[in-house]
Amino acid sequence: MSEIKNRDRILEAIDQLRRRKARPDAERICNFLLRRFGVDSQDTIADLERLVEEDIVIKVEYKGNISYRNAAKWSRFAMYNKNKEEGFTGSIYGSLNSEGTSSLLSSAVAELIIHEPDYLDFGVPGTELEKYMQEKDSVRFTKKYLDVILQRELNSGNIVKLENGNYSLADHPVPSNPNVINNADNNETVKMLKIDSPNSSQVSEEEQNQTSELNANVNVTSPKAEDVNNKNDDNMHDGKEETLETNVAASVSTEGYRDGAKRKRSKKVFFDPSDIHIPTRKRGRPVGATSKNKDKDAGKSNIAITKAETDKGFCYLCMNQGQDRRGQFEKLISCKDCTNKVHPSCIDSGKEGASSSHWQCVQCKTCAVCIETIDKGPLMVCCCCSESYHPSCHDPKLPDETRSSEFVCSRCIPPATRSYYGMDAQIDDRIPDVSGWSVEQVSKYLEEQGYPVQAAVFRDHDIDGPSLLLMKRSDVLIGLHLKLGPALKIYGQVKKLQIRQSDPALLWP
DNA sequence: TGATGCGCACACT
DNA sequence: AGTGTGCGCATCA
Repeated sequence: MSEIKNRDRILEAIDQLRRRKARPDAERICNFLLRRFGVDSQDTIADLERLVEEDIVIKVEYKGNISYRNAAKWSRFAMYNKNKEEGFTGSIYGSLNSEGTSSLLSSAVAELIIHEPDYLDFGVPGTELEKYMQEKDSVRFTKKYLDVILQRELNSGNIVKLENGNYSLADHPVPSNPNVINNADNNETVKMLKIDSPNSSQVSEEEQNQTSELNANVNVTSPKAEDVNNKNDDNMHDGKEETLETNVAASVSTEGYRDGAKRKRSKKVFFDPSDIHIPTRKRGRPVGATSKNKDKDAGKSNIAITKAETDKGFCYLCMNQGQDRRGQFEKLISCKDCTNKVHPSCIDSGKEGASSSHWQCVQCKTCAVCIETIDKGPLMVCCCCSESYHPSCHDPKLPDETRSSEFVCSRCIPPATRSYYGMDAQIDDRIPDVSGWSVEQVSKYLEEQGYPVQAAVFRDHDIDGPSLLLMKRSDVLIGLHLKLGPALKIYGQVKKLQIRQSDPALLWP
């Protein structure tokens, strides 16, 4: 992968264009690389084509024009891969460059990479792959059978085994793409749908069995979408927009596709009194948000650097890529509002207020009272509900010496025990401090408390001490898929450990 | 004039 | 219904 000189730059361009809600097309990508890195457009195009060949970048037709997707971040890559596999799709994402030997296993690797982009860098662990396949079909995909088809894929070169023992998609898949449509006019190669013979490739019998129900009786002709792709933005603005769009729609729809062209919408002219609200943010670039100004602003530039790093899969807190602070490989979880990522084990429960599915980085957190961010002042994060508060906004105001790691907000503590904030509430020393506990310790404790089944569930969910401290009521009652009765009981245990008090008034306000 | 941000209609699952 | 996409426009340097 790495020998493609502008690989990262192109991926960055695609990501940047997507963030801007601009179409990541060749023109914009070239422009980005030229402007940002001084890369010649021809070089960009050449590298782009190679990335497409290697499925690092996916070329798709969307709404009548060509777009490029970062395969590692494209949520529909799995579908794309599946379609490749099965030789079928009904959508314009449809694509088939089916090497006959590519398999469900390759798709599984790709899908796991989609779910966890860091796998792109250090591969998919065999256990994860096995788990994934067995979730699909635990009867068929026995370990023995998986070993067989895995070996087959390794032999065929579709999957490679990395030095660390993990598996990844091959950098250079066997380039036999009988169904790739070449456009002689512009020399562009588009991996598009061609479904005259969905199962004509040498897919194994087992794999065919898996896919046959979907392939049955499908016979769709490939659209020569490229014919209409030369319509570019200039055309869109030359006063012939409607005609062109109609032509696109017509040509596309006659090929069995939806009308992808977007109609020009009329301006919204109605006045709705309910629209009176605090404006979110002005359109366009924020004042002072130029790259120059960003550089001048030390705080902001730090954030910018952090985001850039985490975009590549770096932990926002420990700045490591795959390994956490303990040096162990760990999946990164993403901030629900931005691209920052962290290792769950790196999350300081008191400061960040995280749960694996709802973690929000400190830059994105807002005070539950004033809705201002950390810009206004430090935020205290409730270790029960993860809500954030400026000490001065919280009712009652928080004393300066309140430690974030121990903070429980007034919504989680009943009024009768508000003395908690006066720091005269005693921690029950009989209740252990789980902040440094491992998954095993948590699980063992729950077993000892008489919850062996729930202990196993906690172990399955990799809930260690720091994670447990961050669990919310909904995480326990819903997220663990326990029956309500046991879930409520175990929630009592969780809350007891969180606040280290056993007073029922605290546990069940 | 080109880069950027983003509302919102459309495409797709 | 929920999510992804990107046009078209406002804003800025």
